[in-house]
Amino acid sequence: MDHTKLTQSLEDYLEMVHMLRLANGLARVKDIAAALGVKMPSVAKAMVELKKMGLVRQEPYSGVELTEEGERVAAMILNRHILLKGFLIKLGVSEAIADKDACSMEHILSAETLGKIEDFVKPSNAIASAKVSSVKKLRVVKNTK
Amino acid sequence: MDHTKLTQSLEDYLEMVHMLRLANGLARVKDIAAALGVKMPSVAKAMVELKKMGLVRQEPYSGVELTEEGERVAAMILNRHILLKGFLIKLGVSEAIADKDACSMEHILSAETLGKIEDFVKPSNAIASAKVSSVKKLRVVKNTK
DNA sequence: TTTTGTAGTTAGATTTATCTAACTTTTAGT
DNA sequence: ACTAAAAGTTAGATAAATCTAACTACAAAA
Repeated sequence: MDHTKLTQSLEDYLEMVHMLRLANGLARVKDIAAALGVKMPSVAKAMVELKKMGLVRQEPYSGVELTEEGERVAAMILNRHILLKGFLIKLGVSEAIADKDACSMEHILSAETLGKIEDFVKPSNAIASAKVSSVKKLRVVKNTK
Repeated sequence: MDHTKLTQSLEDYLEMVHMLRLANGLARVKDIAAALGVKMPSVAKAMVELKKMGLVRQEPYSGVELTEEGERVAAMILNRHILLKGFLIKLGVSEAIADKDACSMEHILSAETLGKIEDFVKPSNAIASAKVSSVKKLRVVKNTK
């Protein structure tokens, strides 16, 4: 809807809302903050921006929800995350580090590179099943940064 | 010497000084700016910081040089860049995009991931020769961002 | 039902990185 | 040697992302 481009930081917040809703059904400000390793006011400010862009919805003093557009964008980011994490694990990186580094990489790589990584991961591991199993295993933990 | 940690941006400036000196023998403010796609005052401010940290030296109104410590740090960053670029090319990414994405990745990846990438690249391509040939081919071009 | 603690918000400060505009120094052409 | 253009610098503005402190709303327990 609104094409104002997301910053890396806003992408992280949006993705985390999505992850928390998949994991817990509810994305509370406090949990978003804990999971990203920031304080609650930072989350509040980010939510103001995401609301302006029409990506999230929130009744005052309650949990955060995604709009349809927000869902679409968040899913894209999460899929990138899952792809990259799987890729790193395939290279032999430990799960925790793969998760952390995937989180950094997901905002900066060009479409071309993402495509090549997909080609690399694909052959031995059908995409659809990888996505599903990764989402199932979603576990959101506190980020110690 | 001074262990104030470098930001991503300062790492980019430091690395570019090093690249320009390898490529041209001289790192001028104007060329650093052009290569990184920023304006000259941004370079000037960054150089003030890098001087404070003891990583670069500069006579007023002239080119930028690296201190011994700066050389050491810049070489580390550049080696990461070269490793990552080679890695991406091995995955089938085009040279220009590999260069650009390596530039983003070099600041964010954990030691563990870098190690695994090195393992992946190494077998078919001895490290020393890769470094040398990449440095030789160094060509610094304007960044269009 | 009043109180108390937890969750959420708002305001304002700080840091980093960028820019433009205006100024200074150096270099090169005449 | 003088002047004009190019390169470098300084000052001040802006934007993004964070923080702390102080305030508001809600929910649960007494």
